Amino acid sequence: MIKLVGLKDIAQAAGVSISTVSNVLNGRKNVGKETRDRILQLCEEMGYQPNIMGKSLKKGQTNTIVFNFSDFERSFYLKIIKGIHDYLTENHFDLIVCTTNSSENFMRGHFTQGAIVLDRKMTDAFLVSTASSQFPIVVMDRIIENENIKSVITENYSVMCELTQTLIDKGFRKFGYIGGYESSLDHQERYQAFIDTLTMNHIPFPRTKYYHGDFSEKSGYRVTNILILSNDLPEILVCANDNMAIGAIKALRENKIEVPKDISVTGFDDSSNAENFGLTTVTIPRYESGYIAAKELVEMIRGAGNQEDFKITAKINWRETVR
Amino acid sequence: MIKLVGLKDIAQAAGVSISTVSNVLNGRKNVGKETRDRILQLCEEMGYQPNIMGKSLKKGQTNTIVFNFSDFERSFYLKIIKGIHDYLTENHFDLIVCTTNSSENFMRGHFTQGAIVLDRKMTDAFLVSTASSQFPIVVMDRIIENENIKSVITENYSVMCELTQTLIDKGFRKFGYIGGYESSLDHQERYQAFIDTLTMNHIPFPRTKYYHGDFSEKSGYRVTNILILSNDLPEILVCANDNMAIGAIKALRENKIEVPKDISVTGFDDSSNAENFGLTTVTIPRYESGYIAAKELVEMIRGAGNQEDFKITAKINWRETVR
DNA sequence: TTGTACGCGTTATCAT
DNA sequence: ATGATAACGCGTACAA
Repeated sequence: MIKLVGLKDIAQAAGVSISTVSNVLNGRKNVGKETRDRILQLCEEMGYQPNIMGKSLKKGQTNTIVFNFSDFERSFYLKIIKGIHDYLTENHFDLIVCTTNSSENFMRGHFTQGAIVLDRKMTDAFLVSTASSQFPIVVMDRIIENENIKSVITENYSVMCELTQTLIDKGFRKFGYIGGYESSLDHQERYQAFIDTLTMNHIPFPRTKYYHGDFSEKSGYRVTNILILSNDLPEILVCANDNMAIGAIKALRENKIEVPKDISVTGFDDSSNAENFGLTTVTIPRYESGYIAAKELVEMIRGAGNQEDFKITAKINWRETVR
Repeated sequence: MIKLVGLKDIAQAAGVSISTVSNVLNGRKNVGKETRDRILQLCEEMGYQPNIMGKSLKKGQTNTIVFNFSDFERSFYLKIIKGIHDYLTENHFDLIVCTTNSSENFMRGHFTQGAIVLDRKMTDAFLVSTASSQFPIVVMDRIIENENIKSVITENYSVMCELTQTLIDKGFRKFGYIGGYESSLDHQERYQAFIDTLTMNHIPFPRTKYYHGDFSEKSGYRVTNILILSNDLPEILVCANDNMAIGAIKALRENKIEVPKDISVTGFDDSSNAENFGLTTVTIPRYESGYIAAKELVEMIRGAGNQEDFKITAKINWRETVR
């Protein structure tokens, strides 16, 4: 077990006290030039590296925040991380990315000064008990009412209203809808917006045209095959996310039903595959979400945050699957 | 500035000494039952959280390693991270994921016990100067000769030989090839394997059938259009990665050339889009790479590592784009 | 069974 | 210009 070289070792080698070495390393002016040079030289030679824990322990702050996630299947997480990373870099904070197990350690251990939480596995109860004015938290895509927790959420509702309204304006009247998990906030908001807009326009939506999915491509494929058997194709099939829309398109193609000639399709998410299918969908600005989440968090850490949750505005991306 | 509650505060509230509290929290048997209960109760009430820095500083080890990356465009990074994460979780290590700037802090600050490095921006020189028996490093997809640095690399060569040989065995004779950046190690190894296998089988490969790409879908699309104009279609088009293969397929489809009826196509990577195109390609086990990298690193940290670099074997995934 | 004292690597205050 | 010393929060050997 080789000992790591610390201030003490440098001091000993240089024949000075620890404080002098510390002063040199922290750029204080109260050290003689030749002593300073000798010390710097020795640090180089001996490969001195400051111990981040000793430093943080003393200073009581680490300028580090943690981002917590756990779903490795969704590639847009990388965009969120990049957004967070870019803001933090500009503001001289370090970022550590963890999955839930480790995150809890780092959140509780006073090693980080705040957290951005995406993982649903981290319970509201834990977050409420962990957040404090000393340790603010930003949660993404969920809402927690707490003084020290701020939410950054995607505005599903208004963009889905806009999408539906525009489709109506284009002349569509016979709609079909594939929904996701009914427990999901995303599902609920999107579906509600869809229904509300139809209602406002006095367009009936028979419940038989609603199909249960689970956000997976397979489920979209499956229910679309059922829809096709009904022999009463809607003019347009609105899907609660891209995966299901792509599953739907595959099912339609296999049945020689052309998109958008025979039926139009829309998705939600703008996943990386959406473009390959020419899918009309809703772009959620993931990078920006991350950036904003980081910004809100840092402001809270600095004690300058306001109380309002942040809503991310999504944008419709018109492609070829809508006539 | 609210003070954080520490051992001291608990001790004071319980009317005992700090060490007694510490003993309780570390599960030692030398504390009276009623004292223990009272202390536990107070920790709960006062929301005590052990300070990870104080603890680590004392113990001299953190059981934390850092994974460094910086390219947010490639979604397979998530798979690598998951592989690393899973191994570490099984072995009671924490993982922090950082980009280059922050990583250097954590690597030097003695807060982590080792690093897995993917980012090319982190120079060989830095890595060599940072690695030690106290701080081993695993680098992915590059080779550094150093006692305390181990490489985990993808075996491009042999799998490309296998792919080419199988194609020859299937009866293909007229090959086309779309290469990537010529400076890239991936490109070089893949192309060399391709050429070597053809040569071994005495199959000529006229240089005119080689097309320059840059790994992007666009470049595949572009050069394939040129290839089509040549009016001398190969039987099979081997591409140095999936993106270019997909670009090629798009160009072929637009020209009413059917895959695989008129021409076969292969890619490399097994990107998420590959499946949608039914693309025959090479699967690089990203998850496993991460898992192995973590395993090698932990073994080095425990002083039980061997000296050899690890080569990841890729596997051919036959789909519909080859006749 | 409980408390005292020291050290981990730093920074900061106050003497010298 | 330089050094001694006290924290920061924790673990632990040893004394009481």
